[in-house]
Amino acid sequence: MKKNEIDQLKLNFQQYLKDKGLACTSQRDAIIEHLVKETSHFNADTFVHSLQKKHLPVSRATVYRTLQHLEDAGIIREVAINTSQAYYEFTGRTTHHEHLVCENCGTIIEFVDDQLEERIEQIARLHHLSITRHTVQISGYCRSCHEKQ
Amino acid sequence: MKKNEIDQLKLNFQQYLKDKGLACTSQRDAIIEHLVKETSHFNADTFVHSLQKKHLPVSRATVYRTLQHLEDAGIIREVAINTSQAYYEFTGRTTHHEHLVCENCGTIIEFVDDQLEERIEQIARLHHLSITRHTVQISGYCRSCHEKQ
DNA sequence: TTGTGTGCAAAACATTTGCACACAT
DNA sequence: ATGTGTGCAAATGTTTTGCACACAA
Repeated sequence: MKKNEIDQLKLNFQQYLKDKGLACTSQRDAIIEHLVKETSHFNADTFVHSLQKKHLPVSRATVYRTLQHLEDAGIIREVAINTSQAYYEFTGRTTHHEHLVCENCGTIIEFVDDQLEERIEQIARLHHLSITRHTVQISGYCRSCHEKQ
Repeated sequence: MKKNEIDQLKLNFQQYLKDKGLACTSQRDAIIEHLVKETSHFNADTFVHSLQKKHLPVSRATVYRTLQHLEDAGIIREVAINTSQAYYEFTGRTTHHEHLVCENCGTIIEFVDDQLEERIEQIARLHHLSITRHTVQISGYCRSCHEKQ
């Protein structure tokens, strides 16, 4: 991600905070700064750990609270990879996509498929649902895990 | 669901238990018996409550443990409707289907779409994933909730 | 009888919240 | 200065687990 894109993203979030009458704090800054350097998928726990590793002291509670704001702002979204923990992904980096998850090694492969997307919209229309979001997750064994068995 | 189908389902589960060297207890019997009379979607908590309402005394711990067995046996499956609680649905009743969920009233509409299913299988093949399962969830506002706003 | 299941209460997790103090506006 | 944010620890909600007793094989 280019520097000007990062800056743009930070501005977006700052604008969101301002619009909502929320403050722009050093912790929120550290979180959004850190976000773009993270892997594409993370949960609250891995996020807290990676912040601590970089000596950015942000409490767990603040991470949870800020993750909520980032989701509201549309900068991250929750994806149903794991049911016991909330998984997030950064949406700023790419266009909308879906996931293939290997049940053995946990690898996540992202994909984009126009035909699939279009069919989903058709289905929503057919059932008179005013669609706001959707998720597709395909689970199985990736090539190398499949060969090992 | 017809009586002989219910009996068949119970036999399936009993066979599964036997194969695994597990015991067939009155609690497990009560749970599977109750399952077919439940609404199509439920979670551990609603399940415990509805058992208690029918004066079937099964502890919460046993419900959790048995739900796990039922999932292993393929009689129920976990669906990612709600992230903070595990949601299950009974698979014996219908063929494979996906979900439309109203974000406002929580209504769940099930649908089957061959075109969508086929595309998902193609995508898995394309990425060399040996597919074991998949979920599609479309969220938005149902017709009546959309009109109210 | 021998092993597995059950219920209870406690533990384990993930997440949220109340409160006193700190900081952004 | 005023209101919002933060960190801490405690509370919450869901699910899992250790243990003593009960039941199925």
